Amino acid sequence: MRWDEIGGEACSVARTVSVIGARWTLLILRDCFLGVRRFDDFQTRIGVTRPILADRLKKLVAEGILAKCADEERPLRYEDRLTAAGRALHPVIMAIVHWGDTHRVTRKGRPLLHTHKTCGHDFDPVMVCSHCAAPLSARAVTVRAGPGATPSMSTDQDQA
Amino acid sequence: MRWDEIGGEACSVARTVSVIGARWTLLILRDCFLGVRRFDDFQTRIGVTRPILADRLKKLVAEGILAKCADEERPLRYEDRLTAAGRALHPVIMAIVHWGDTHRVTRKGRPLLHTHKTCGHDFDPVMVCSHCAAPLSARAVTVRAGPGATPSMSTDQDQA
DNA sequence: TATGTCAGTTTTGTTTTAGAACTCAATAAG
DNA sequence: CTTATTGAGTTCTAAAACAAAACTGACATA
Repeated sequence: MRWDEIGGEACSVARTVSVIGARWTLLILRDCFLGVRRFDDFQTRIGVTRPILADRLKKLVAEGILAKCADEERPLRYEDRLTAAGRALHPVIMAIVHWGDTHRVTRKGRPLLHTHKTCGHDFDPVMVCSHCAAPLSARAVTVRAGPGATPSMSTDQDQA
Repeated sequence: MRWDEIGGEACSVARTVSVIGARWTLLILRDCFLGVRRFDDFQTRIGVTRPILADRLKKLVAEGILAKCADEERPLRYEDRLTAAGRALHPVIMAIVHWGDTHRVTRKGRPLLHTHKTCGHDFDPVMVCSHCAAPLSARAVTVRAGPGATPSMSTDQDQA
């Protein structure tokens, strides 16, 4: 399989990775969720080169993750804003942040703290089951072929 | 910034991406959570070339995500198994799967269905606040500098 | 008129990747 | 006791992606 074909696999991981899996793309999305919207702000904050940033933004727009909006101001600036599909990637970013917060933290502590406006407290993201609301662990999850599976996806064994 | 330096940033997203952000690595981890542990099984299922697979497995072992265990059998085979730190990446994979299940699904339906052994039902993963247990939305989260921040991380604006 | 900002594109080398073949050790088959 | 097979890579070459820097062009401000 070539890298540019993984979006065609019958696998939700592969399909999502084809959207967010290019180098720098996750750092761009991180900044989107922090409110960054302008080309030069991305470039300064991330330090990615301009050609690559232009390519990634273009692809995120083509995938429906970002939308290029003309800012009203007379200099006619553009903004890349998250669409609803883009905002739906928030759990992916939060899961990534949380792993870094717990497994790659220095003695100084976390780089960023997250506050939940609804309840007013600092929090960690927790993944729970939509049916019983209990926190999920890898060992408590099994997998079986769904209606969109190709005749092959068989390895639905246990985890770890 | 060069790609191989992002692990040194004071950002949990960048630090995590330096571990899981290389091409193919997320597909390898997906298969790990499905119980795949042998070199040739990864190679057949993913279709990645052998040199790249060898490189990615080596790096995941170096990062403490996988551990190379000698299988007891006399042919002396090796297995790459998830460590505790590797299993902690489960929410990342589940968040990625869920986005694909909801935003890149075909008319045929989902490729895989997930069952929660604890409650016995098919489920979707839901991210909630560790303090109030309410589902998280991007707009309800704000960010501020933590103790491990570098003096610069300022853009703690609103989302979207 | 000169200077600056924004959002790129072009150009030029350097890395990384894909694809195929090759190595090496330990069985397994004849 | 050779010969083949399997697992887990390594080596090699050509193609693709990437990094760094300079360049473009529209618009605005001094």
